[in-house]
Amino acid sequence: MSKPPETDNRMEKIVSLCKRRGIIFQSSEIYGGIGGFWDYGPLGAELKRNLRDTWWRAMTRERDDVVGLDATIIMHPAIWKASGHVDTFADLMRECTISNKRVRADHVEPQSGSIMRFKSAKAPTGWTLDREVTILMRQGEHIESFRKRVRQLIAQNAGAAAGKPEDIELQGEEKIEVVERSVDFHPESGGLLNEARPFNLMLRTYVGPTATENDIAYLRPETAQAIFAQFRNVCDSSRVKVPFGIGQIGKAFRNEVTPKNFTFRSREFEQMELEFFIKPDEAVKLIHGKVTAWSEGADLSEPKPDWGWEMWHRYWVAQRTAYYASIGLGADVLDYYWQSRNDLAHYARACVDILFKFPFGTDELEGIAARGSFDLTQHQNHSGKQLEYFDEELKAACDAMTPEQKSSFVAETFSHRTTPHISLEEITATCDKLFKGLYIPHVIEPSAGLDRLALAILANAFAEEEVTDEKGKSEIRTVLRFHPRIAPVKVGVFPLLKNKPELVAKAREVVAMLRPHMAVFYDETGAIGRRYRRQDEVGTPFGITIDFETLGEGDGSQKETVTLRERDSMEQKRIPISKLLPFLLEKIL
RNA sequence: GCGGGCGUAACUCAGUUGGUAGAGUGCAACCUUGCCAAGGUUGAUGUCGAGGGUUCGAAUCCCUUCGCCCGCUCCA
Repeated sequence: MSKPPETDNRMEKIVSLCKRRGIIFQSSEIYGGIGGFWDYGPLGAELKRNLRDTWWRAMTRERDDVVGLDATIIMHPAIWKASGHVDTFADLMRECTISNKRVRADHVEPQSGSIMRFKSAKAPTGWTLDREVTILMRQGEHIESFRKRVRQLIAQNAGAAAGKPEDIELQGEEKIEVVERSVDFHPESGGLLNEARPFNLMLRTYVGPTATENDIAYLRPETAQAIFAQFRNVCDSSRVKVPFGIGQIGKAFRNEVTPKNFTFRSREFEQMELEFFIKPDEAVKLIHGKVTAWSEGADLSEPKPDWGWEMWHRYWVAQRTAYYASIGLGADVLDYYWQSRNDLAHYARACVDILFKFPFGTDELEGIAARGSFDLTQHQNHSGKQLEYFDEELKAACDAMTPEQKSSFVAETFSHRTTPHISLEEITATCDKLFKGLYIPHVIEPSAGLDRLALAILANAFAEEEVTDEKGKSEIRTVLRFHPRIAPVKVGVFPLLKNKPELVAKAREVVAMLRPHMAVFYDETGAIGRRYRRQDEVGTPFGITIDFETLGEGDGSQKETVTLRERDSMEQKRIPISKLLPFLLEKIL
């Protein structure tokens, strides 16, 4: 998140358009809605389906090194223990009793100072605070500046009712005791923290009708873990060879504290995730004698056998960028955030966020993480099942090595270790596995949000432009400039007038011809200009109008031709009906 | 969860000191040999977010609740 929000109400207009034209509705609206859940209407469902298809095509069908998976939303709860979600998604949180700000219980910095208590507070506005306030006066903090700080803090949280901070009168000040390195006070406000309580971001449910504690299960907070859990089965059944990937699209659920920005942060959302498994760098080294590392300007167009994880990571960033370009999100609207060492989760080696410039700020569309072998290792340890991959090529390479070469490899691996506390024994064990052709693959994880993508596509497509007609009257044209490939409706077909049966019949013929190949919308009501604009508003890229020339009127030279109108330029041209299908198919595939 | 703002037709919004709803757009039907929200005629639509209270009477006042938007811990 960065960039100041735009001053115009672009986002509101998009939300309004989405509702009015059946793209996105609030879930359960007739019952007052439910926070963080959104439905896709007729056009939104088409849009989302198109997006989902482009991902699936680009990531699985058009590649020979990626296969698909479609796993359940509810899985064995142990999966979430192994993945770390039970622990990291169920942090103990404590709240400041004054500011209500939350902190993770294990993230409270110890502080020293005097515990102060105020019995109550009141303001000239008539506002009163009738409860005790306990707050830490930090070591070295001047009593007056401390009181000023307390007033400000109280005023901030009382809202407008309390008036100006300096007018607040603190009552019954009392010094309780002096404490050293206490973790009971909020790091910023200094206010007393309440009891720690669990804060679970995973949605729970019960499997089985008894619904006891033993039946607790979770709705998956990400689709990725199923891929790791089924890694063995995919390997055993699909004749895949590392490097290869498993892709999956599906729903995921998170009990977000603050759903916001329309569909951007929802509690139920859809992910498109790829886990791309690669050989550990050590295996690459053993096979090829070297590992190609990333350098500026490296050729990422075709994967090479001697690539190390860094190259693969960069490769996927490039692939995903090309994907976004193919559906209309170019370099001008995207941004990248390379996480620093400090941002990274302990198991991640690198992570890049691909960001989109939303009207409410630049925010994440996709994260591409290099996760090492963390996940598979975790599942191997927790499940007790072997998740190592047997690499024939590696085995053959190692069989050709002398014992001396092997021991010098171990020594070299140890001296170049990236994990500081790892022992020589552990390194030796791992290397012995490698010499037998065994390793746990490392993984590159491009993980994208489908709903976020849909929102980005909408925000990117939304345009209001001023058009001036021949009479010099100007007005606003609302248009969604979807790439034809992902537009919910590809073409609108219109008889110029609906009270002429010949025109209607011909238009119906054109619809029947196109319908098996694409989403077509037929409209005969109102004036032709209105029908064009209606389609502009939902992003239909082409409009076809059947007129009397189509039927052979006039000099007959335009028989069997129609007007083809292009959404963005609003230009019209005459095209034979027989050429419509090839023309349109070329644009939308 | 806390603070601030908001909730009236499909959408955008009016609605006076309490007297049971209005505009524009859109939508529907018909007319029109004509291509950029064209023109004409006709028409439909609201538990005033929900529940409760005060009152002879509530969109309007009070309480509760739900949702949305903006700020605090989130990373698809």
